[in-house]
Formats: sequence, structure tokens, C-alpha cells
Amino acid sequence: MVLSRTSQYAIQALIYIATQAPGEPVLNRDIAERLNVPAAYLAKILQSLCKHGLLDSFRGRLGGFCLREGMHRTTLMQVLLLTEGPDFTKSCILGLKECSDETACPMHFKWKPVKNKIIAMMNDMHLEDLAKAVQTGKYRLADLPAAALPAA
Amino acid sequence: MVLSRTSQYAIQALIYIATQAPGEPVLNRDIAERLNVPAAYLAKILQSLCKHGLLDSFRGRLGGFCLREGMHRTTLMQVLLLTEGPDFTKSCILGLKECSDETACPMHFKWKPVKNKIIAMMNDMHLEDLAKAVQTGKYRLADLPAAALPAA
DNA sequence: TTCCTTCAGGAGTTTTTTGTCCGAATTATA
DNA sequence: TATAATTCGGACAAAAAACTCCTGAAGGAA
Repeated sequence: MVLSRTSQYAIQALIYIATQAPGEPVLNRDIAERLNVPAAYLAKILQSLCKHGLLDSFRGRLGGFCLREGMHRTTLMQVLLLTEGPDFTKSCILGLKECSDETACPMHFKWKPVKNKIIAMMNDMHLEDLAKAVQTGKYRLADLPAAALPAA
Repeated sequence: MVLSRTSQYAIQALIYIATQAPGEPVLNRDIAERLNVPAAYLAKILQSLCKHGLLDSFRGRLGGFCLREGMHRTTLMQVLLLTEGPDFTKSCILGLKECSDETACPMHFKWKPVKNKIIAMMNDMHLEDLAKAVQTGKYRLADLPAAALPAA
């Protein structure tokens, strides 16, 4: 309804990494398994997050990915601007190239406050807090894998 | 950010048809030109809206598409359930198959009220009202075509 | 050094979405 | 009846998104 798969994977992975001990690199393979997501695809996404400065990567034994120092306070909006592109917040719901208060589509004034709520929400959610929420055990980062179901 | 191109075209076309005299079929070609949208693709979408009972179609001379009787009160939610599929309202923002108050993803309780606002908004917007808004001339249904710009 | 493990990066494949083309069916009108 | 205008429906094509595979480079440890 709102986010591309790429964005979903990116957010899930970042939250997961944020739940792990800082300074201890997490393997792409482990993240993929934990989130039940294609590993090779996830690797591309993590690579891109590295280039954009959210993650640090290390090769070889004891390698993996860490949140870059200070990036625990990263907001989901910052992530989405990378994964969905810089126009994420600007788009008209009907797809018009130009749609503003002056040149509005018929949905504009109803959509605008809702869109602002989405933006505020994304600006308000930080990796750190989401990670803590997951650590309480009350929230799920991924669907239960088939392996976790009771044996038949 | 939220809707597929197909949904956008469908909504635009339905609003446009709703602005036209009822009972006077509107040509696919004219709608496409007015909205600046690929005609052959739009035709498929209109066909589908016919099958789902929102439109009536007429072939041959004086043919075209009309809103089916009574369908002026159709809500955007009804349209979106056709174009985006029946799970439109149900999806988890992180893509989890199961995500409810009991089995929540870490974004669930922040996202839920926002999603409900979107749903309420879509349930509240009717073709008739949107068409009237467009008829006032204050709102645009499509970007200005290059042809409408002042000659160079 | 040598081996093993991990990420880097490029090329390629598959799937989905978006868009095109064309012939057939239908209908008003000359 | 013949013609022109329109939708219908299926097959096809292109573009974008999601996903895979392979080779190479880097780093740690025996």
C-alpha cells in the first residue's frame, strides 16, 4: 500500500541490526535468514545503505554489517528518502507532476493532511526505539518461518 | 507513494466521466487525450471497470463509456478495492503476512491510526463530489499538456 | 603462506506492471 | 446494404522491480 519491498527489507534489516550488540558485525546471511528474505537481494540493499553512510561493512572472518556510529537515531524518513527516492514526500496521490495548494488535484486538500501525518510518523520513528520495542519481545520483525511452527 | 498507475488512471477517468453529461457516452480517446494518458492502456482499465459494474459501455457510432446508473455515489475505496485488490486495507506496512494487534510489527501501532485515516478518507470521497469540485474550475484532473502552454 | 570466510560489484534472469497492436464484433447512419 | 466509428479481447512488447549468480577482493586465522 505504501512502501516498496526494497524499503521494507531495508527497514527490517536496519532494525534487526540495531537490536544486536553494537560493534559486533552481523552477517548478511543471518539477517536474511532471520527476516526470511532473499539473501542475495538483501546484500544489494545493505551495500547501498553502506554507500549512503548508514552502515559500516567489514569483509573476511568476523565481517558483516554494523550500524555506523551515531546512526541509531536515524529516522525511517531518512531511510525512505534513500530507498524510495527524494520525491517520496512530494508526490501527488493522482500522479500529477504539479500539484500544490495553487494547482491542486481534486484530492489534494483531503490528501495533504493525511500525507503530513505519514511524514510526521516517519520522522518520529528512530531505529533505536524500534529496536528496543523488538527487544521487549512484544513485536515481530518477520513472519514466523515455517520451521518455527509445531512439527506435524 | 500509495497508488499504482492503474489506480490513478482509473480514478482520474471515473471523475472525468462523472463531470460529463450523464447518458452521453464519453470516448476512450477523448478521456485519454484529456488526461494525457496512454489510450490503449486506459481502454483496458475502463473495460475492467465495466466488468465490475461501475461503467456501461456502448460500441459503434455514438459509443463510449458512461457511469452506470447510481454509480455517481461510488467511493474511491470501492474503486481501489477493484484496482489494488481486496487486501488494499489489510496490508502491514512492513509486508508481514500476519500483523494484527496481537501479532504486531514494531510499526503497527503507529501506522494503524494513519492507515485508518487513509481508509476513512477514501470511504468519504465520492465520484459525484469530486466531479463537482473539478467543474468549479478550481481543481485539475491532469497536468497541463504541452499544447496548453503559451506558444514559444 | 595458504585457506576460508565475508563483502563488492557486475551481469543476467524472472516476475510484475505498464503499455502497444491488431483483428473481430457491434452499432448508427448515409 | 455498405461504411465508418467504436469497444472487445487476446497476444505481444517494453520497462521497472525483484531476485540470482559468479568472480574477485579483502581480511582473519591456522
